[in-house]
Amino acid sequence: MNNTLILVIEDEKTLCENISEIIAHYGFRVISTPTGEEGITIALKYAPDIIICDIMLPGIDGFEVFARVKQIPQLPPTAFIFLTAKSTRSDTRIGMNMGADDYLTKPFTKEELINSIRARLEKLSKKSKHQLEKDELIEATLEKMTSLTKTERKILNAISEGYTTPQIAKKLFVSKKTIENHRVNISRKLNLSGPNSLISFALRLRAQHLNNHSSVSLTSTASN
Amino acid sequence: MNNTLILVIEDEKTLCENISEIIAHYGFRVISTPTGEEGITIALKYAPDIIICDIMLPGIDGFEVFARVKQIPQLPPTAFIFLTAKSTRSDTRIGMNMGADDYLTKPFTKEELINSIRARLEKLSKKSKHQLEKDELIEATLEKMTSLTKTERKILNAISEGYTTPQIAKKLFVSKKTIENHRVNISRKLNLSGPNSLISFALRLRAQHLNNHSSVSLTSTASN
DNA sequence: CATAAAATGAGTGGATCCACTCATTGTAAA
DNA sequence: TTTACAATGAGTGGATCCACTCATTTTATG
Repeated sequence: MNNTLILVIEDEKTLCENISEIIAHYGFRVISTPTGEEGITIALKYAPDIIICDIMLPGIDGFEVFARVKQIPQLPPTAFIFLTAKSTRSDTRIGMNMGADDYLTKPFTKEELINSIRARLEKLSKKSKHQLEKDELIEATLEKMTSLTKTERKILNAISEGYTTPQIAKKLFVSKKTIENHRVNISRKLNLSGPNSLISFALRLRAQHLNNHSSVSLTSTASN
Repeated sequence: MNNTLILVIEDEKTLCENISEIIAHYGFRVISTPTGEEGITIALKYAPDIIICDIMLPGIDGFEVFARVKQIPQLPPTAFIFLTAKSTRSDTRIGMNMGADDYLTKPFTKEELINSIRARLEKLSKKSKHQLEKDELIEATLEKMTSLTKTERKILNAISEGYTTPQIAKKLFVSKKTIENHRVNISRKLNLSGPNSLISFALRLRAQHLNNHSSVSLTSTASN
């Protein structure tokens, strides 16, 4: 049993029913509508995983439906499969170039339909796994922050306040080289790499501190 | 020139050369090989953004190449475009059902090829819903405060997301030099100066949008 | 005291950012 | 059509950041 929801936008009544039956038979939830306008409304309300949409529709056409749905930022990643009677080349190219995920030319078998759906669901689930991995990495780095020494925390704090390496060196009466070494050590401990990654991290850290407590506690004996 | 790398696997020599030329002409880096075995080796080594692969190949066929490449967990998300001479339905269906991203039937025009490539690159770089919401908010305020042009706002927004110059260049299909020039123009218009002042400004701008309460100062840390 | 950790600083090299100049192309407006 | 601006991109140079290595001194801590 799965929670996958599929939206079918198709104005030919019998075809629409056939498609819906096939989808339901394979255990997916399904909603259908004959018009693009209503399809967009439903997409907004129910956030389907897949939208199967005919090109030729009364009112706005399939391309327009696709374009509008893709502009909705609230929607999670949604696979878009076009249906069309014309198997003309230009039609398929237009759809795919807009960023569609697949294209079925009528008539198609139920195997072709269901295999296309399954293939797109496979791809959707892969992407979400990548995102999860990234989240875990971020949390792991935050834990390693405790390994920073006193001076390193002081420098990280200075970075978050917008000071550059030579400015920090002047403030702490040490050489630029020392600050650079500390920055490298900090980056290493936080598993950061790439230009600006450290200042980027420091500024986010500061933003968090400004949210949670109204005073930043990283400043220790930063005399001048 | 941008950093997008495209791998072409095609055994017909003239076709392979034509494709490579077209790709290179549009500023993408390209590697080509006539065999699937070598294609897999290259994919492992260079992690291309897109693989364009004929179905009919000496030795292992395009489907097999796709299956093996997708099993490599080390590779970042890679778009896969199939080429086929037969425009038979079964061939295209097999490819798409395996999880391919697009297919082109021979013969195709250079526009069809390059549009397919760009559409897949667009999808690869698509972002999550939350980020898109923030993007629009930030763009809206930037539009109010500004002499910044459309492209400049887009770039400033990308900077706030942590993208570096070469990454932005790749995303927008332009050269690093262009992005650098835009950064200078943006800094000039915002009266910024000094290293990291721009990324610092961009991140503070973003932070302000994250916490919508008080009017946080947009000061630009331009001491010297 | 001896050892380990922290802090300091130099050297080298590569990548990126910043700041100019100059040129070409495309486009929108006068 | 001409003008102005936007966008693109090459070239040059300097400052900074990032990533290694190596060495010396200071400061805990056992």
